[in-house]
Amino acid sequence: MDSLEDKTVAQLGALAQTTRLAVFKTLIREGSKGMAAGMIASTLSVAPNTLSSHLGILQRSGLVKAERRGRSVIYSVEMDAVSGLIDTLVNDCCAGHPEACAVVDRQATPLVVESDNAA
Amino acid sequence: MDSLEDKTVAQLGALAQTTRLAVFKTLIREGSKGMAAGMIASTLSVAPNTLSSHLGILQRSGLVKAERRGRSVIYSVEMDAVSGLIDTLVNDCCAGHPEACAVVDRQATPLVVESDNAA
DNA sequence: TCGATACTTCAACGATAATCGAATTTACTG
DNA sequence: CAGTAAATTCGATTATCGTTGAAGTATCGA
Repeated sequence: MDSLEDKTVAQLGALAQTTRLAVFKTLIREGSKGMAAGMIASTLSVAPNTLSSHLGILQRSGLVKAERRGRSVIYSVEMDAVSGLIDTLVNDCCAGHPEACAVVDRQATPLVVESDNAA
Repeated sequence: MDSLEDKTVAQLGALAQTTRLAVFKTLIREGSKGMAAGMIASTLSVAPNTLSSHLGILQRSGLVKAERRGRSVIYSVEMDAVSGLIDTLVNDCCAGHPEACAVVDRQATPLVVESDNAA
């Protein structure tokens, strides 16, 4: 019945850990193209099995999704879920006090969008 | 040196627990007026000592501040910190992919703005 | 099919986290 | 000062988390 709160707690918890937050940031930068588990592991210097556990937590929270591609498993961020989480936070935050939250800029300041997507 | 990430992790962790998220929501609704620890405890049916531990975690994360008032200790949300956290999330989220985050509405849908701030 | 490669799962461990009862601190009141 | 009210701190207990080494599951190429 109180499923939204549980989900919110799970998603916040998924991000509330150094390694997982780093994974999340890494995946965000890769966008919809995503990144293979092994690639994430070597990028962040995390043991594959440890990472797998973290990826599982992120995935179960709904913030990240996995897709098998050959021998690799490609992970990518579920953007809708991220938006939903931020939305929940902002709405709780602003409940009854909209002016207090007007601070949020959301100007995105895109960091060095290189010709990353060499498609 | 990587103090922002540590702070972010701490703040996410502070909110990533059922009781603490409930405390946070309760305090948000009270706005700058805040709420005494005992009042929070009875409102949420949490033991005073347990709550005290949770409040400490919220406070140490910077999301909440405490102020002694007579025998009571009044807790209230540190709005700047909340904005900062959301800002961090949004910026990470949108890094390199601004369009992906345009979903966030931020229309705040103010719930029952009573004459709360009787200043 | 055999042998890599890419991940995940399992069992076990040490470290934290959440909660409780009891004791303690701080502040007001008679 | 004694007594009470409001919170916090302490010690102990149980549960969950993060990590590791070893074993297991897919997938591909020779």
